[in-house]
Amino acid sequence: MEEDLKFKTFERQLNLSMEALCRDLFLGNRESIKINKEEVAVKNLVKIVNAALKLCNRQGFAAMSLRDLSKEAGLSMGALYAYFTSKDELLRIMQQHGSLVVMRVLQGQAIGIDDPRARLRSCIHAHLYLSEVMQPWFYFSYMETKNLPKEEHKKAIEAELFTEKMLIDIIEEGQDKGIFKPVQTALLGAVIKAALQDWYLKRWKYARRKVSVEEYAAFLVDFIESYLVSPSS
Amino acid sequence: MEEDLKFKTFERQLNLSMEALCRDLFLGNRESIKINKEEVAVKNLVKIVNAALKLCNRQGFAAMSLRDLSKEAGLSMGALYAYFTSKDELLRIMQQHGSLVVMRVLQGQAIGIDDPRARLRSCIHAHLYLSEVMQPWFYFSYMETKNLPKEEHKKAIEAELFTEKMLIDIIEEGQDKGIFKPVQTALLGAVIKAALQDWYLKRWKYARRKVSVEEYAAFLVDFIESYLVSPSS
DNA sequence: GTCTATACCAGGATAGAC
DNA sequence: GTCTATCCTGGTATAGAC
Repeated sequence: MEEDLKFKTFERQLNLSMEALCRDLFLGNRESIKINKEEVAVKNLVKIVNAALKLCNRQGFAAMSLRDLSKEAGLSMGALYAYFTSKDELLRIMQQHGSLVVMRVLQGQAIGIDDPRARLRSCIHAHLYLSEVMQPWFYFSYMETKNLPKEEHKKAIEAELFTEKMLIDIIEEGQDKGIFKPVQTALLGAVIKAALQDWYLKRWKYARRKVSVEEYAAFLVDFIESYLVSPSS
Repeated sequence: MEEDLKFKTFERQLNLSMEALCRDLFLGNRESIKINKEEVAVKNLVKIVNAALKLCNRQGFAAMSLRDLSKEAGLSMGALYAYFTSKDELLRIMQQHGSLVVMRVLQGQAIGIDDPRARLRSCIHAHLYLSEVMQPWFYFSYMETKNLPKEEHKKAIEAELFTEKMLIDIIEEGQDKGIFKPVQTALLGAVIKAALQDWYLKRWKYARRKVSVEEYAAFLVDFIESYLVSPSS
């Protein structure tokens, strides 16, 4: 069996730096952003998004005033409004771009792996590593989902169900092939998803206990596989 | 082995009706509530708390205006302020009273059970059933924790760690007695806690799939026990 | 105890100078 | 592109009649 992907390797391969993410975000939202020069726009978007994630994750989006944001980002109110047309727009842009990147990365990582057991491991590792790299985005996204306008809200929920579906599909395939024992796949998928989310929702807890992503991933895989391959009762 | 506690039984035994909770809340906050007559106070607190939970769980506490609250509760702005001295006070009261009830109930349920395996089952059932009865409170509490003032915030985190500690203690006792195999108890505790929380955080999902609390509880117990008693690898 | 009316201010948003 | 100055809505909170 091949070695599990290491976090450092994952991080280097993807290069999801704040700058890269914001350049992407800029290119995907040129209509609503009133700035032309890419360099200028990206530089300031980094400041804005960093500040917004910081403030929102401390006090929530609704409680963050744009005055606070402008101070934290080091830009004037007027300047801010060159990057989004309203406060709600800002929420929408960040949310949307977040889920976009997540789905793109998660879909990309599983290709080429055939064995269900390896696929499951790979999926779990990818999710945890990605949420480690983009922790503030994930946390923000989770906490602010319900504040989105109806249409965006629906999409966010679909994205939530998307990863769960990936997990369930893998498990069912493993069952068909006789590798995993029969279990309630929907419930198992839900619980795995919850465990994956806990990693970025309670980061303070794991940091305090000095648990690394790799340890957490290894534990989860062990726990789940033990269930899926234990002698049927 | 005895039968697991049924949800209906649990619900009936505790009788945590909104009225009972608000009566309790009133008696514990007489100094800050400007109403004297218990009957009047409780009746209106029920309206206020119900309305607040409904609005907050849809849009978050910060985004809920007191004008909206007064409309939803059917009381005037002036009347509201007879029940709390500021918006933040309202948050504090509800939060505090929620965790109080939770700790009281959870601590009470495990007494008299000796076998670690039965204790673990009982603890999981109690947590799930309690969060089922008080779902809006639990959801509210989880989502608004970070908006509390520093001191209250700390207490909320302690409450979060309290249930986890209960689980870990039980597992360690089972290991000492040789009933459970050696595993990383801290991580297992964290994952179980995450699974327990998922039940009230994603209620829409389980409702849509028509999963009952009892099913969810049974699945979780099966999953966890399978890990804890499987032949050591 | 509850209501209506009102004070007062913070927040989102924009205009126009540079 | 960015800043400062300003507008104005809608929020929290209270006074005083009933």
